[in-house]
Amino acid sequence: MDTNLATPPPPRWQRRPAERREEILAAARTVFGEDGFARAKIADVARRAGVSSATVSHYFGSKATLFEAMVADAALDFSEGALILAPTAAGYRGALHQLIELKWQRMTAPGMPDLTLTVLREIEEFPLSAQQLFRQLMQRFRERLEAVLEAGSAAGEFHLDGPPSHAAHVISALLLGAMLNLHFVAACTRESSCVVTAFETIRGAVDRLVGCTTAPTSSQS
Amino acid sequence: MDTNLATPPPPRWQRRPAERREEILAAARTVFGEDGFARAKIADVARRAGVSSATVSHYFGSKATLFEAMVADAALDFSEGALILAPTAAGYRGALHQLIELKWQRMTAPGMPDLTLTVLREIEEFPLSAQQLFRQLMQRFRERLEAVLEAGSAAGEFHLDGPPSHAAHVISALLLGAMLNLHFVAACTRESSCVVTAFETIRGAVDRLVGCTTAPTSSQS
DNA sequence: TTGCTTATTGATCCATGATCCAATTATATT
DNA sequence: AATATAATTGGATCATGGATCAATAAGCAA
Repeated sequence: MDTNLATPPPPRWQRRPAERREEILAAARTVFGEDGFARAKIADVARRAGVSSATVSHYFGSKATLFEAMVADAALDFSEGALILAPTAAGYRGALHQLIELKWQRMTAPGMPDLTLTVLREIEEFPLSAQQLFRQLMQRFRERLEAVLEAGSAAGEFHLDGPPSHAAHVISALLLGAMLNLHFVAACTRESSCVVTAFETIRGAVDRLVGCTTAPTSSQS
Repeated sequence: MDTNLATPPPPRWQRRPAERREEILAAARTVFGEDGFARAKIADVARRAGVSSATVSHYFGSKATLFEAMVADAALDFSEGALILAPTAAGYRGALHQLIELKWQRMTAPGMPDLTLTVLREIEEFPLSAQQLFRQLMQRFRERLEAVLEAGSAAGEFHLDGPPSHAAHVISALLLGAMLNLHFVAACTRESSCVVTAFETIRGAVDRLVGCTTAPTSSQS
């Protein structure tokens, strides 16, 4: 009796339209990342978000729409954002290191390698927003690289033996390939020590590629 | 009447158990590459191979088995094979160029970029043969790179500033990333000229990475 | 309190596609 | 030619999962 009075049954669910959306997006990011678009199930996204599958459909309409919204949302975390490059503080080399390290952190953040692979795989099926979004991210990064390389070359700090756009392509490809190698190819190999030294190896390679003349980078950490 | 006698109805199908298998494998390579495992349909593989879907099931049992067989088959074309490296002919630099160019050709052969992405995506779902097969391919290439780098360093032709295994990782990642960039990210960008110069840019970057002292590579083409 | 809005859900429908089976027929053998 | 074998297939079956809808209930306004 008093149980009825003392414990009014808690609501079976709550109305939280603002939070629901981002919770579903976060769940979708994980599920789509792990399973890819086709294998991913709406029910899995719903379970992970703590709602029913009908709620997911209610919010996003279709699986494809959910995917595009998820990519648009994840792109915010993938971008290197409004990083203010300070070319004169630690030289252009410092600016270059700052840029690629920030990008590396974004690329290797939890869930991002999986998601990158999924987006690459599905990029041709979603011709409108998601596709252009991702391409723009990569392209913007490359343009940013190119700007730093150009300025550093003009300042005599870098010595490229080709146009800056070529070096930018090479560095961008190096980051992408290293991330994939690390997370998918060498995931079970003996050399797990490579995980910690991975970025430093990359940074050293970049130094070589840009023909940097300064001493090894230990003055700015 | 004479039509009956003159044109005995040609057989509706033929029994070609040997050819069927490889035709189905070739079709599966294309379909799995374009659509990924989950989206790919057995019926599409069958249509492309010119048989019925029941025949595909008859030959390979299940979709997963077909996928694994396809990966094993494609791995033969992806490997750089039994290339005989001739270190002394054009120097270790020539051997290095030969190795990476052959690998680049394998990686960028028609259908291979798609297939690589599919295998990377599905690699965790097929823990046995396909997974190890692909990882072994990448690893063998890296070991081969490492051997050349080590020998070239000992001969004073290369000047690495780290262990050869690091440089091998960097070069391997560079090839993988460049291939993906070329085929998926920059596919619709303005710079289609990059397609032809792509490998030369990579080769130049590799020259820088290994600290090669010789003159620009134009003596051996 | 009362009623209204709408977030949420369980149940259902329906399309898709993998797998299976019995029937068909090409080919080898005698 | 007659028979046996096995390759091939059309069609049936079944599981899966995305989409839909009416019903429920939480929160808000009067």
